[in-house]
Amino acid sequence: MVRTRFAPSPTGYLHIGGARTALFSWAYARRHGGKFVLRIEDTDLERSTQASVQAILDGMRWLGLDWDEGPLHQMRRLDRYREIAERLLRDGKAYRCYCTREELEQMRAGQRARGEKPRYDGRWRDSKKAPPAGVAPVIRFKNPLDGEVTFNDLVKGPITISNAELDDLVLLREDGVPTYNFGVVVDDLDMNISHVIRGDDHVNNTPRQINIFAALGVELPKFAHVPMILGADGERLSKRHGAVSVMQYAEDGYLPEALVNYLARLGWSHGDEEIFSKSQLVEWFDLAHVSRSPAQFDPEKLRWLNHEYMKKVSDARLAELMKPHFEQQGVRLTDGPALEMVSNLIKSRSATVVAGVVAAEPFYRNAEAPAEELRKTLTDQVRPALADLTKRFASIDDWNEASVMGALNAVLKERSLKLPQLAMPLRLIVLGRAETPNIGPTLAVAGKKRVLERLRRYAGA
RNA sequence: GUCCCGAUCGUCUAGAGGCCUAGGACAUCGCCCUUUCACGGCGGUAACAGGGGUUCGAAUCCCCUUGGGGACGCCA
Repeated sequence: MVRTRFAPSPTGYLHIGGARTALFSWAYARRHGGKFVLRIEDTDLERSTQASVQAILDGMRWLGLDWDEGPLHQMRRLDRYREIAERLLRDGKAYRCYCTREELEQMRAGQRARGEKPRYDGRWRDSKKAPPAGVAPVIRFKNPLDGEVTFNDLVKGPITISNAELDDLVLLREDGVPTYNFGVVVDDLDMNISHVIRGDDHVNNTPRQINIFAALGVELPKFAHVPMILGADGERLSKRHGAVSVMQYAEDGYLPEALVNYLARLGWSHGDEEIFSKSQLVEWFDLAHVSRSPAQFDPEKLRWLNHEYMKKVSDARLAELMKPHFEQQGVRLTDGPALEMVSNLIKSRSATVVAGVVAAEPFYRNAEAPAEELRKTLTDQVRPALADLTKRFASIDDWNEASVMGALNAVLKERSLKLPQLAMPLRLIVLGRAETPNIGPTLAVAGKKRVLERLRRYAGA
């Protein structure tokens, strides 16, 4: 039974990198008919917040990454970690360390100065010294002194690290809260995780965790480390540097299915496939085609992909997505055509929902026609034609694209004008801007009442 | 500094020794379409980091160099 997990620490929003790791983990579980578990690693008491937990859950839901178990919180399992730590203590596989933080800092500073890799020197490992008074000990793991750890990473292949590189890591802090490496092992064990799929930055933690698994005498999960995502400038995408919240993309008008598609394609491939649904992803996903090197995030390609999804989105859904934006801007939708009709008109030309809002807006907001541009197009030749057109429009009973264009073409013919000569001033007059969809559907959607009002006002017709 | 991992167009990538005159996508450039802005169609520029091997044959396997990423906490 495949069981994967996503185990974020609630110290901020769900960002792009975390979302992609979650996506891969999720896809792998779904691909194999397994379970996907959500675990909150909230052992950093300083930085963990309930708001972050909520933000992460919101992000996952928005992306449609549903989990089968959890969210489990590590801070609710302290008894369990203590139990395991005491077992290791009893078995002589862990020991108490009474070093102060200052002492450790000093040790590391010295090692760095000598060009050595900074690490705990094991001074309490086999110490018979009497514990100093007033110092609460931490529990450290007795890492094997020699030999090496090799594991077969499902993405990167075999990885070997010598035990001499590893030190005796802290399992349990003085307050009984587990450190990351210990919490992960106990949880992955208890939750029966079969495949640990996580970010590349954990490769170096894996041998430590394997040693703890071994000390516990249990079977290892499989490991798969997916490479990091770099910012558009090639720098690391971190919380400090351009890591954007997944929910920021929601606000910016991106569709979740587009983001999922983009993220899936970033560092994973299925031949030349670029556009695929989540169910196709589930059908195709495999660890073997996850790339082994970091990938740069490309906002342009995301935007293109989003546009592809915008073209396919239903009018009703786009209308629903645009609605809150209009409400936020205080635009009254009752003053204009049905939003679905406008959605239909603008969706193929809008890369994002927000861009769609900008395109749809003039149908609801009575913007002034730009005077300068209007003057240029409203020539002496055009004015009387617009007057004719207004009369013809006024007599149309069944207002639609065909009837509108019928009237327009008749005037063009009578006055020997070309379409652009009337279309441009009509755009400026009706929507207050030069860039609009084709004039026929634009007028049809704008509606008879509005078109006539604006014509009378600006063309003096 | 020490250790770990990778390296194909600007970017994401295809590539499992001969299918590679290295394919696709985004971006970019040009042309077409056209009713403005877009959409769309067609085409172009553009990469196997460098050097050694192995092999009849290397983008693909091995070694070195270089540049890249990651890790080295009582953070996760």
